[in-house]
Amino acid sequence: MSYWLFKSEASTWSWEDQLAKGEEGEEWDGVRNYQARNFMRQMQVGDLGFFYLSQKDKMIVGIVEVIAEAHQDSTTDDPRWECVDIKAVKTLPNPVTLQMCKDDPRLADMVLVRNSRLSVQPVTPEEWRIVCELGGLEEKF
DNA sequence: GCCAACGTTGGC
DNA sequence: GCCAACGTTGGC
Repeated sequence: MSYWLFKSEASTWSWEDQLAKGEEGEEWDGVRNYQARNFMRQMQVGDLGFFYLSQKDKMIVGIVEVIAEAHQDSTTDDPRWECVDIKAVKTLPNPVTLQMCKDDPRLADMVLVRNSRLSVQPVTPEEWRIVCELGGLEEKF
């Protein structure tokens, strides 16, 4: 069981869009970066991830779950590109902004803080716990 | 809107 | 296989 972070631009795919898909979920397509793809290949059904909005919002707004392992990205015929399917699980009571992550010394090594350009990132269990706490989640994820 | 960081492309 | 040129991303 691993933790991840998925980055999106609200104008392209918002948290509302993801929520609207419900249990059915949606494929996380459009990734054209080998590092990001390689992380998606490592994902297993049941893994959890943060849903982060880049650009304008710059905050983690929700939690998603991987519901299908890596498969061909349907938006391209290029066999190099694969993606997983994810569904929304939970909206954070308090969004966790990038600034909050940067201000928390325990999150200094988060990929989000260190390499802001990577669109799919691994998150350590410790970072996961801290961000959940900052986000106001009581229950254990 | 700018620019730094990073990834990709293509000529050699 | 190197590296310069170029394109893109994303924080500020």
